[in-house]
Amino acid sequence: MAKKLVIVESPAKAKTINKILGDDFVVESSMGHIVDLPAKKMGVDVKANFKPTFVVIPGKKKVLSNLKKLSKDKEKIYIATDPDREGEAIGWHIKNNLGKKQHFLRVVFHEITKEAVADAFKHPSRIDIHKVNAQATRRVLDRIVGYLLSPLLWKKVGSGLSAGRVQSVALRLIVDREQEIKNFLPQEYWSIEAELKKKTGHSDQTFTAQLDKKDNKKIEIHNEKDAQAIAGELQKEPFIVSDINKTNKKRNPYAPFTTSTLQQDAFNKLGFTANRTMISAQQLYEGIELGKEGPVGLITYMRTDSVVVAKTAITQVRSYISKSFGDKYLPEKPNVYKSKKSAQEAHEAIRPTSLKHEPEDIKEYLTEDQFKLYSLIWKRFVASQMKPAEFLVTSVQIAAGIYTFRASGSKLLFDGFLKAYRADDEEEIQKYFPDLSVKEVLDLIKLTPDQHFTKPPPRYSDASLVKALEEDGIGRPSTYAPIIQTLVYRNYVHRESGYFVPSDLGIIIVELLVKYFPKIMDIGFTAKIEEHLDQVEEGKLRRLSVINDFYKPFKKSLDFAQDTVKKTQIFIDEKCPTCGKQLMVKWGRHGRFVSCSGFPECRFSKAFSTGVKCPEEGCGGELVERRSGRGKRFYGCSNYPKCRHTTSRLKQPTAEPQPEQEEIKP
DNA sequence: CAGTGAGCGAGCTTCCGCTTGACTT
Repeated sequence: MAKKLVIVESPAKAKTINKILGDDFVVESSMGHIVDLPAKKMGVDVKANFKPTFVVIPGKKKVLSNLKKLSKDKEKIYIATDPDREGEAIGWHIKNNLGKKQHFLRVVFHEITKEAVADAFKHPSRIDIHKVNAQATRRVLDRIVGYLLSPLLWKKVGSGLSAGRVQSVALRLIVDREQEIKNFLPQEYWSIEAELKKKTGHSDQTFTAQLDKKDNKKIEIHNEKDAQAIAGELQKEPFIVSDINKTNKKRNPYAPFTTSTLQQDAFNKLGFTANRTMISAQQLYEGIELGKEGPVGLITYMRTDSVVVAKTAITQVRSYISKSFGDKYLPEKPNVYKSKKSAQEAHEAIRPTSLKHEPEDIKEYLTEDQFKLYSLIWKRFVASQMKPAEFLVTSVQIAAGIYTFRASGSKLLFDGFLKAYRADDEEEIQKYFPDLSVKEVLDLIKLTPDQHFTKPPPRYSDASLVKALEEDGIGRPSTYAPIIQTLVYRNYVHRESGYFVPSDLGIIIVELLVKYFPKIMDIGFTAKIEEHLDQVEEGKLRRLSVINDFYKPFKKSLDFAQDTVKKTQIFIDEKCPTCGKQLMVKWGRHGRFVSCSGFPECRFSKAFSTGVKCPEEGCGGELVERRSGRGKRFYGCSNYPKCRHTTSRLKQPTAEPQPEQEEIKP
């Protein structure tokens, strides 16, 4: 009969650890937090030093009663929750809810290997109350921000809306970028490309060089007239090689995946949204049925900010590299990567659990998404422990009168890690580039002046948004995908061919919040909070002072906004067909719709019209905004069901109605 | 890639961060 209970957070982890520890132990999981602030109430007593009331999460009552049952006859209970702030708090709450009789010990490990687990159980400690306090501080701050700002939006903008420390800043990034794009003034500029050929030799192959300097100064050409004039001058000049510079360049492999880099790479290479990536990753982690072998967890934990890899895995991958690619691809010492400064490093990097399961060998057991993602994780991990690739880069300057052209070629000397992880989108193609010598005279085949315009920065995609959030320390690995879903779900943004476009609603909210709560909407706000939380963890700062410092000015801004902000209303230039009052745009569960401003006296409503005529012959309807069962936006004919025309994208853009802020009518 | 749908509205909504299961007897 087992005498010791071990409690971890995830069931897949429980299984693995039970295998390692053997029959003396029962290992059970808590499935994350078991208590939280109540969902329907504030749960924070502002007047009593912001005392939080934690209650057992309704859905977790069974988990708790099971843990209670298991703990009854045990001599020792090991709290083995994740080694970070949240894990410490989860452990502390479990201990508090299981009763005081048992002997509780805290064990900590950062990787699930025999060595790490055994070592952890040799050195048990106690729960660190400072960390627990830091978590409570974080939780209370987020509750205050979220549960006081959201009702302000209900009152001033629209029912059911939300705001929070993380989502509102994420939204701000998207809105700011849109503004930048809108305000961007494209500048015209011209380039001149020369197609050149060696005079000697038999090769007919040509190469290209770009005009770079005039009188040794960077040249800028702003219009066609200047470009043509320069091209005319250049036609008369001899093209002579003036300088050659050859350097060996190394390209280091990438670190193994974290949640953030996995989501970025899966979006860029596979076209997966953050959510789609996490669904497949979760399945690979929990275990895949591999024929006779039974279910196997194929990857390590997928919510991590660490690039650290267990020693045993390094040993494995080094022997795999040596066997599969040869020793010349194996570095003398293992490659070591540094995690981000802000990383909590509770887990390892994302990697295959075993190199026995090559992607191709188990393809038949995987869905297409799982296979693609597993292959990506596999290659990235193997490559991360291989040697750098080496290139010979040749840069050449070519003089043509007072002008200088630049050309360069790069030759792969050693493929290194690229052998395992060749990025399709990167140009490793070997372009022809001839051997040249200084003073060599070249044949000019063709001069091509080309018009360009400077481009605004691109809109955010899943990949670039997650990257930005991580860089600014906003959100955590477990929340990147949900943040994006929230913004889309609330109609603050929508995807347009993979890029986020803010809605007028999203823009209104950001404008309001930035104006009245600039501190919270500051990109650096979370980073500052993190610093304070770190100090709480170190016992240098008290929970109360952190919350107090935040709350006082926040409450002042909130009161001011309550009194000052006018109710936002979006009117459209159209009268109600039943009562004659002005029509306006409102946001409901299924997106925006048009309503009479006389509501509730007049209950007229209709779908949001785009002003684009239905292209169906003799229909005469207009295309209106709709939402499919899955929440996807599309445009259908207003004569539905008579006319069933639909489209997902409009040929003409919609004229967006302009919001105004109006006094609420009595 | 295919191919989407009829109601949003008077008492509710909401945060961030951990983690998966899913409900009747």
